[in-house]
Amino acid sequence: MLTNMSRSPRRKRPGHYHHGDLKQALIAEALKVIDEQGLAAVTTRALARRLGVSHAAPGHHFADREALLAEVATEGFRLFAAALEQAAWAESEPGERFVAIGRAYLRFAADHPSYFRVMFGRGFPKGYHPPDQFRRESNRAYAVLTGVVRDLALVLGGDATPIDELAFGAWSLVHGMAMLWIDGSATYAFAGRADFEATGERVVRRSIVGLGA
Amino acid sequence: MLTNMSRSPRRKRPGHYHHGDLKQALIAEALKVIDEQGLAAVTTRALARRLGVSHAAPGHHFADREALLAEVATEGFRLFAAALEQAAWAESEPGERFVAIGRAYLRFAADHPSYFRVMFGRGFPKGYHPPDQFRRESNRAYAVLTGVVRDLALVLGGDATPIDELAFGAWSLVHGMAMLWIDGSATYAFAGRADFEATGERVVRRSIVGLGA
DNA sequence: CCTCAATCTTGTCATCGTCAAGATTACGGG
DNA sequence: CCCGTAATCTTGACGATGACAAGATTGAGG
Repeated sequence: MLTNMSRSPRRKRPGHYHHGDLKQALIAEALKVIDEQGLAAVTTRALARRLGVSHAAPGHHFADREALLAEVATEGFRLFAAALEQAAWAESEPGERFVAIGRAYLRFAADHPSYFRVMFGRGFPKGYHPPDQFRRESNRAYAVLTGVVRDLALVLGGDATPIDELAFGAWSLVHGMAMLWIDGSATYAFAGRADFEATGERVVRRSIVGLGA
Repeated sequence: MLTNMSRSPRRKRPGHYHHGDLKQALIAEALKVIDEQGLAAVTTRALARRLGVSHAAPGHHFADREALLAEVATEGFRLFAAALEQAAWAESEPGERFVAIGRAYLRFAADHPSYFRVMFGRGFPKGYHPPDQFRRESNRAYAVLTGVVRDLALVLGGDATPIDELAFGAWSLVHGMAMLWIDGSATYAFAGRADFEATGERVVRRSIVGLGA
């Protein structure tokens, strides 16, 4: 057991050094805080408090607050890409696969709004260059989407519109729906999450005709 | 000379009270800071410093930092709604009007990224209820969009899809493109702003077929 | 057993948002 | 013209935050 703190009971608090997996714990706690109180409430000191460690402990695992959030976002993109890939693999017919990946996009946003907020809603400083891993995972997600759009466009055989342009359109459509849902700009327009997802799927389905035009 | 007869030369700095229009100056300066250093760098103290007033001066015009940003966002929505209305009025043919409003949406995002970031990119605390004026201006923008979509849908005479659903789709499409451009997720895919806007217009144009399906 | 690197704590500093109290100024009624 | 009041701004203070430095504790390997 990593959490064996039966030794040295003489000191103030026995097992307060070597938390075990503080780094992952901080990431997990950050997500909880975002969910409960919003992104602005994510504070290294608050996280430390909630985990029962000292206020400077997070500094040993993340260079600064930004680095912590970047790691959360990267983990989010990893899950996100995996979800999109799984949705794409589960369907073989191009049209249904396109709908499936759109559904997965919206479902992820609705399932993990906290992740989504850190992934996209975070305002980058100015000349901020995201870490390699961050770029890699987000590109993976985009690659799945592009591939699905390409396969569908080939089947539909539309004009000579570049695949990238069609993919950008499809991406924007689902991304816009997700963002409007996440930040509450469109919540009042739906009865609830189920209504949002159902409407989103119909919108995605209707957008298919544009790919074959 | 030493004998300044204009007014109380004994005091430290003569005209440091009554700035004139500090409230508007703070809003304008906030936009500059967002543009230069990002949203997180918007600090009441920094704004005060840049304007040459005391660190507590902003507190007399805005209840707190959030209120300041809310006012910036409200002003942004006012300009935004006006831009959309103007674009809609300038075109009478339903299809071109639809394209025009989409173009205006993207152009506003590209022209005023700072406004856009505050309007949408700001993470609301948790149970945050936006001020009335904020809701009013944002609803005005949405109303323009809905009206244009309705007119076009009537002309195209598609199925019985609710107008709100078509409007939501159109809104999501342009909103997604704008957000992806603003936060840099899609900048690498375009040669520049002109390329982005041209591509965006083509995407919007292609989406029209979905409204008549 | 003993050293050493990883991990965490304590202490400190500059900055931030916010509040309270006082100073300055504008403005309108006498 | 004068004066009082309200609006505006300054100064000062407090708690909280991010970040750093130095020291304490712990685990792992030689």
